[in-house]
Amino acid sequence: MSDLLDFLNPQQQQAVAAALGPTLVLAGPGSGKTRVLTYRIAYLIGALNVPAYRILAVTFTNKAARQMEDRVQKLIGEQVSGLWLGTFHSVCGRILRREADLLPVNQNFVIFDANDQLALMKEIVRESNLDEKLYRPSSLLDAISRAKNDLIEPENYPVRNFRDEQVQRFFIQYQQRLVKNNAMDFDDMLVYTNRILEDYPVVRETYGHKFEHILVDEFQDTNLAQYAILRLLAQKNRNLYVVGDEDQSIYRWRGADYRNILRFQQDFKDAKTILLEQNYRSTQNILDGAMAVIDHNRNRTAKKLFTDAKRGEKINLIIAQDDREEADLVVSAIHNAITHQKLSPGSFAIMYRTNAQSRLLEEAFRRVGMSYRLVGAQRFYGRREVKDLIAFMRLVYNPMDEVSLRRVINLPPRGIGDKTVEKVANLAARENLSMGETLLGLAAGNPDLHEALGREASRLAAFGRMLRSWRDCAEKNPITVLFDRILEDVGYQAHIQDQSEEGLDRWENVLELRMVALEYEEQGLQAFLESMALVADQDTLPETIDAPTMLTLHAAKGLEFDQVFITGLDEMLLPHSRSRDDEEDLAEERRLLYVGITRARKRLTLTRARRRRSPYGSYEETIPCRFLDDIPAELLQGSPQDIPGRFSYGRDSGYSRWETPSWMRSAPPLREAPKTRYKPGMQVQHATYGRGVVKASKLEHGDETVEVYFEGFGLKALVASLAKLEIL
DNA sequence: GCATCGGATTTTTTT
DNA sequence: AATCCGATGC
Repeated sequence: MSDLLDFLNPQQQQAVAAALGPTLVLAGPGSGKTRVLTYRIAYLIGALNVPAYRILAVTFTNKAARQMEDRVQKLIGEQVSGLWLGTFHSVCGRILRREADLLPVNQNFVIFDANDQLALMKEIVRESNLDEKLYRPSSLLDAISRAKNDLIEPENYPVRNFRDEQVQRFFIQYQQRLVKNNAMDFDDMLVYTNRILEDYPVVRETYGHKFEHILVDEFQDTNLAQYAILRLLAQKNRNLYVVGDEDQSIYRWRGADYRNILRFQQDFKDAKTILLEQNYRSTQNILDGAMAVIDHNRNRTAKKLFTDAKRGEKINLIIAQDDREEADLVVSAIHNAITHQKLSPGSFAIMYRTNAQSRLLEEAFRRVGMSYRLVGAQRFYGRREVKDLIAFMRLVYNPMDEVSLRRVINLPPRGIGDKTVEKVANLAARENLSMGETLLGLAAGNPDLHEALGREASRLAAFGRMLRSWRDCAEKNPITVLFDRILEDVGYQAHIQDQSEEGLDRWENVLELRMVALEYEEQGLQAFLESMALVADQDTLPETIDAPTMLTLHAAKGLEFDQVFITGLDEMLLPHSRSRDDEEDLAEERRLLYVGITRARKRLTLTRARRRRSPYGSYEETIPCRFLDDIPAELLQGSPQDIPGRFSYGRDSGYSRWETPSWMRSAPPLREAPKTRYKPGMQVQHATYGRGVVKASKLEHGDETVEVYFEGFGLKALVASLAKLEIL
């Protein structure tokens, strides 16, 4: 086990073999942060003979957790069992299930995701008879989430004006309703865990004793609630080992507070601090560029990153005429590099600020017929049919879940409309039951309930019986049996496969979900539902296909690629329009770019577009991202004569002379431009506008856009496939 | 109760 | 552009 340390540099060794007690590892990007953490765990187990079950390791994503588990496994060589390793939320979930007796919900509680939260809040707002425009459910939830992350209880919600008063009222009601649903939201998982640790010394003692060692990754992205939990757990043994980098703090909007690093140093005065500054990832040029960007942020402990790596290639800069060209250039550059330089497709990553930006890239990839991996965005778990089925199963697991019940009670339509549902809700409230229990009671033949519901009773009872039979089924059978039963009983396939081609897609999603369920045969319904709630799809990415990866800058944290493209380096996108007014937000945008740049090992390409299609409306001129100005010109290549100071005062006249980097040269045409059906000068006939003359026609988004001048209507832009233009 | 149509409306990042 | 909501008509 002593040779464990042989593979590490002196700084890393020092970190891995640090004496017990509170320890803070400040690690720059690419300095082997994850490595240190995994080796530390292996060191504790292997060298110090700490039993694995006495260790708790917390990561930021499920994916990181899995990676770490794998690596520890490999280091130790034998099966590590009993080690608690997971995200804050999954760890809290585990504790809360065990200690459910102490909670206002029972052990079968479900976790409400963002959609469930919104559905519930909408209902509450509607019931309040207050203006839904003034009290937007999403902004209420936002305020509530912020409060929870700061461990503010509803009763203590700071009230400064009338609106706050209302928000507080909603906060209180929202919590009550969650309890009624036997549910909690993401933030509650932290809040409840903190509360039971705080309120019950026995619990604190139990877990404090159990977790002799606590290790935390991405510590800069913890929020106050998470920090409080850590502090309580570590109170006893004080072996809190945290790893972080304030320069990579990018989740402020979610309540993360990098000042937890300072809190840690204050609360644990004897904490050792270890700096990891040697970068093993990037070339010197990339590193220089990254540092140039981040050095502009104040309030940071300056780290001097260094590397033994070569200077490497300069940072490439691509300026496209518009966003579509930007996507094409990126894709063709990748295509070239793969075909001419024989680089592996999997070594490429394209990053962007917002998920919406992936669309044009996807189209560009499809145009050249290349496959790609898309992280996040089109969330599999966000698809309607997937959510439907999960709602069914959640209802089976927890009949008190009213949000799910409302979702599925009339799905597919079975004659139970809004009115009937409200009737059930009222009856349930009167009887002091949940709606689900009411239906189950009805199915059991309770005559009072039957009478109260009158005409609709039979249909409702039928649903109740179905629910009851599913519950029986779930008790005795694996999940997939339940899954199939539900599909069968409600005729779900027929429902989604009605007529369209889209139906086939949907059915495939259903089958895909079934495959996921299959993996939980052993662990059961609870584990399945919990993972559905806590596991984002970016964790479930198949890593098997060798293709370029597209992902947001946020999702890129913790990853690395040989070839990185960062697109959309324009104001409004990066920094994002919503972050431009607040200095702290702006600093975070800068860190975001820093994170992106430091993902690159060998080659970094930054791109922007002169014009961009705005959320709605036509093209708009863009302004170059202000952070570009901070990268010294000598680190850049691409359009040299334009580089110094050009970004802020773009004097380009729509024409740029590039010194194209060699690896980008000889781009094959992406495809021969398909011919447009309509030509300038053609006479056409339109149903509404009548006769007109084609002025221009171009291909866009795989479709033809025709500009036609109509007598009396002027110039109109029409989509050829929709407009039913007749050529005369 | 249900389906369809038209109008309005939009959050950036995610456990 | 895409989705969601409400109103309308069946």
